[in-house]
Amino acid sequence: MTSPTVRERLEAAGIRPSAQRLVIADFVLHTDAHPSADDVLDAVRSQLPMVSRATVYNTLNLFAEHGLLTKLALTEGRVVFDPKTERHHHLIDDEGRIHDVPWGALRVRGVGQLEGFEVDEHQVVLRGRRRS
Amino acid sequence: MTSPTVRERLEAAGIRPSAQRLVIADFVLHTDAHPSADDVLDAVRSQLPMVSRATVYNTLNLFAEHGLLTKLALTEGRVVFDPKTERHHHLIDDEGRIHDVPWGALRVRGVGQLEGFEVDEHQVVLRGRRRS
DNA sequence: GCGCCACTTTAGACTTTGTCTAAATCCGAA
DNA sequence: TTCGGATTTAGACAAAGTCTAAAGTGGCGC
Repeated sequence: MTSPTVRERLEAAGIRPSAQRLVIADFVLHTDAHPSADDVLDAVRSQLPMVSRATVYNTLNLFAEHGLLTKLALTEGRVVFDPKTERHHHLIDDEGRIHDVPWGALRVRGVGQLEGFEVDEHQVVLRGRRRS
Repeated sequence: MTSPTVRERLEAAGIRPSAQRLVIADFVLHTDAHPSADDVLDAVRSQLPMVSRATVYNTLNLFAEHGLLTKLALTEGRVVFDPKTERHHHLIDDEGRIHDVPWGALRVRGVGQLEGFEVDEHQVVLRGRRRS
């Protein structure tokens, strides 16, 4: 049981694996960074120079709708995509870089008892810096 | 000991209380909503029609730098300002509205023990809906 | 009170991020 | 091979925010 290829993951999600989508998926599903759409555009154009902005934006949104990616708005003016879809927290460092924080590293209590609200999901957003 | 006026709060923060700044502060420091810069612009123009976009943006950023406001990027494409500067959490409901969640309503553990990072601040961001 | 000078405001140009549209292209099924 | 729906493209458009140059304002020393 080897891990599924990018093509298989698209097909499993019901997405037709066009050449553009495969190149985009190859990059964005394998990164540990949290790239913006324009970061993805730059990366993808080095492989496939004629790809258009609209295709990258459409494709990233399509992937997000199908659960292959999460769209995150954590910092001002910068929407990024995260291929790690299991739940986790995020830390934004002093240079604006986003780091994943494992779900188990923090414990949040009281979410179920919140007055007046039904909560679907939650995460902790931390600000800080790398420890030297 | 009455609570300080808006003018006094600006002066205490070292901000010269111009007419525009007083009108902006009057609105944004007294709202329970989480207005965007353009929401503030609309509100302020009903009092002072000639105020420019640049002034509102500059003033909100100035207030944020001086700690009178917090600038929040919680949802895609929408930066908002929050006059409640003591720490608290946020819940985004299914219509995109932002609600304050009191600090004491949730407890987060493990922040101090986070490997590799020095954390300055944190908050929980929740998604959900009003309970009927 | 007067004038200077730094601070503030203004309008509009510009930039960045993202969406929309219409035409061209691709590709699987018959 | 041909057709038709899905996909991609370039560029126009839109929204959010910043920058610039010029004009306005107001506190302070005289």
